[in-house]
Amino acid sequence: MFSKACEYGIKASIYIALNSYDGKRVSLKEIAKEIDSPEAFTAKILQDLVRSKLINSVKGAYGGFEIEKENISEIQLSQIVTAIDGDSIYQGCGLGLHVCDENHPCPVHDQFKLIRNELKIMLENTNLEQLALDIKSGVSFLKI
Amino acid sequence: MFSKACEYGIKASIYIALNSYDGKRVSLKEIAKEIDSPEAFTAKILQDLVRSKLINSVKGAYGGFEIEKENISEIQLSQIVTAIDGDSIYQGCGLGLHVCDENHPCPVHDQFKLIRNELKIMLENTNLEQLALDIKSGVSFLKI
DNA sequence: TATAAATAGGATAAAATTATCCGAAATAAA
DNA sequence: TTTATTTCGGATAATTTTATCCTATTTATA
Repeated sequence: MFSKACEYGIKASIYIALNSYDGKRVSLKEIAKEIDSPEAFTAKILQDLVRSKLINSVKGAYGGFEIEKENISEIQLSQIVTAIDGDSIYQGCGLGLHVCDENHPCPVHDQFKLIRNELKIMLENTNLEQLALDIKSGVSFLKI
Repeated sequence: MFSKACEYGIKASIYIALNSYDGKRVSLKEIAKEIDSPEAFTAKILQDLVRSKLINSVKGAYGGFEIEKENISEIQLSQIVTAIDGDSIYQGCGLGLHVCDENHPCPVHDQFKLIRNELKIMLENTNLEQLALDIKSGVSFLKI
């Protein structure tokens, strides 16, 4: 459903959020280890998230990544996905037609619209706080 | 959402179904033209569908692809997708965890399960006949 | 039987995605 | 001020997906 880049981006964001609650800044190295992702590739993705201002980075010794506490509950999955994969998940025809709308729909237009909309609602209504709290309480996991 | 291969496969199947109703066998060349897909790549995908016995092929002059009329309403989108992309759409963790189940869920496990299930139901309840009839009546389109 | 038209399938190429490497820049602390 | 640490960013490599090419095989028809 999502690209690898997006999977890593979501997991990294959750891990950063989790630590930001404790005022802890985390390094790329630690993130990659904890979410079991390739370090250099994860760095690229984190750069995207920084550029989109979803997370903050601090260079130099004792630097790393963090998210302002008050923002954690405001960051939706949709924002992370869009920052990394763009809005290809939302828009675009399910069968790849250049034009696909109500006036000129592809054969699965209506069916896809429903699913897409569900996905959109889900991504727009799931925030980092919810996900981080489940990790903290041991209800869900970031690796294996 | 789907791979290009899958998009071409679905559109090709619809076009073949459409013609099979009229007892017309269609060639790869014609299919690729009508669904606006690369010919050689489409050939590979049709081979998959033939191997999965979803469509029939006839070699030689006046050969081509066809679907037995009585099967058209029995072929679900899910079968086409599975034949081409495998069941990666259904199974597998949304965040790429190796293990992701009720006992060891990823952070978005519950949210994804819902969407996945909707998608599954949609694919299992949409058959080629429905899609072909909409093309025939001019309600939906296979290209542009 | 010869020919032309098709699919089948192996080999290869192009493009996109995923992943790695390395030097530059920034920064905290010794 | 020097050093160690860390992100940034450009270049490159590996892998996967998408796409093409070419030959073999099959088959209807002249």
